[in-house]
Amino acid sequence: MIQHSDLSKPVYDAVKAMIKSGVLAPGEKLKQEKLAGQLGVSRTPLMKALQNLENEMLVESRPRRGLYVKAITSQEIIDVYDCREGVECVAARLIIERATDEELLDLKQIFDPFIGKEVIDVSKYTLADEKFHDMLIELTKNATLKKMSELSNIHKRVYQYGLVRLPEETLAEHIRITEALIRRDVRAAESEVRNHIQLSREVLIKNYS
Amino acid sequence: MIQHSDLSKPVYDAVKAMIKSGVLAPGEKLKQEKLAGQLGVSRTPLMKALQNLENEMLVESRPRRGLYVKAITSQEIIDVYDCREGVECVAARLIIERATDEELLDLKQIFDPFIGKEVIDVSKYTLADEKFHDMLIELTKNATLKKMSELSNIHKRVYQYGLVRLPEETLAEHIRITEALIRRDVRAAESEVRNHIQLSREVLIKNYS
DNA sequence: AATTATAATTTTGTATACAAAATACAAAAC
DNA sequence: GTTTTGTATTTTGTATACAAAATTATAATT
Repeated sequence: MIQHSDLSKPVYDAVKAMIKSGVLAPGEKLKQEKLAGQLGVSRTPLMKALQNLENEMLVESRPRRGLYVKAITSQEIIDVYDCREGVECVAARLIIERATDEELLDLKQIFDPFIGKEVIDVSKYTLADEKFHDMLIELTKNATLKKMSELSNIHKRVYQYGLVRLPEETLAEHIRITEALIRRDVRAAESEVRNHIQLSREVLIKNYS
Repeated sequence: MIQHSDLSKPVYDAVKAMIKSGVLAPGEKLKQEKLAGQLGVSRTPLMKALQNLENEMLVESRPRRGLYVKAITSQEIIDVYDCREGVECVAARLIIERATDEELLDLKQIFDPFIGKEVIDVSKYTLADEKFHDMLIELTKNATLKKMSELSNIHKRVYQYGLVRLPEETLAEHIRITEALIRRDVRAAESEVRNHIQLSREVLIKNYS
């Protein structure tokens, strides 16, 4: 027997990937025995992984009935974006209070490779975008906020077919956010963050309804 | 054997109560076999409960070492209050967008029994306070925000020795929040919520440092 | 043929079993 | 007297076992 320190971790990643890729379809029932067999583990670590996914709202439990892949409604996408707005506004304020100039420079540099470019590599920009939002949370050094932010990670499922908006549109917003942070202008930073998320949310509302 | 639909639920409640009351002290190791025995269940539902508590950050896991009751630092209390500020500001905005006048009246009525009173029953007021904040989240009808709010439930541990501030001080704030919501004044509501939480946070910082 | 009742099966929730790792403890070495 | 090393014990992480509930299949009745 291969002795992992925590087998439920790789199982969690695997199931999450299966949900994200659509191998496990929204609404589908997760048959524990079968899924555990496919992954080569027993039900014990699988159930632990599934429970974490339930806490992240990627999976739903109906007691005595089973666990199901959550089918996301357009309303829920909007809801997540409302939450992200709160989380990232707090992040902006905390960063201004706590982050050093060097840290803010690191944040700024994430988008440097794209400035002034005629054509922007979408896959590279997507990664930069994720890195930017992750670093935004990281710089707050607030563990609870990070946990909250992970809850809004449902957006990574939404993003599965690419970015919500084109790089040409969001690049300027990202730069304006960073500049406000560097100026230590709380009001401007919050307003830019709010604007950035609300614009994406509006696009999602249009696309999904 | 008594067949519960989900035994981990009452176990979760029991362990949470034990942590809150101090029966399980901060930093203490949770010996699964022993604890399961005390609660009259096997390790399986206990571990499920403990994992939920870990997700709520009331319990910490050291792989292959065990689970420990989280010892909260004063910094973490501040962190939670920063998060609550974000969550409840979003809640205020969403309520103004979505809640009906009747719902807002229900919210207002929570504090009616205390208005004009010379002496305020602290235990009744504590319950009203909890109900107010819970309803604030409920009225947003945003499931993700509710989950996020549960993460800031650590404050319920902080509250274990009673309210952070006296009813005489917070009653007026609660009323001002509700009135701003009823006026559908987003800016005022957000500002009142922010003020309310920040004042409590400041008291906590003083008491815990 | 449609509906209900009954039996077979699958699946969940919980308990138990067991190997690997961590801890505790005692004896030996310095 | 302290540190080291080896052994016993405990504890964790995972697998398996099993009863109760849920689902499906089959038979019986209208």
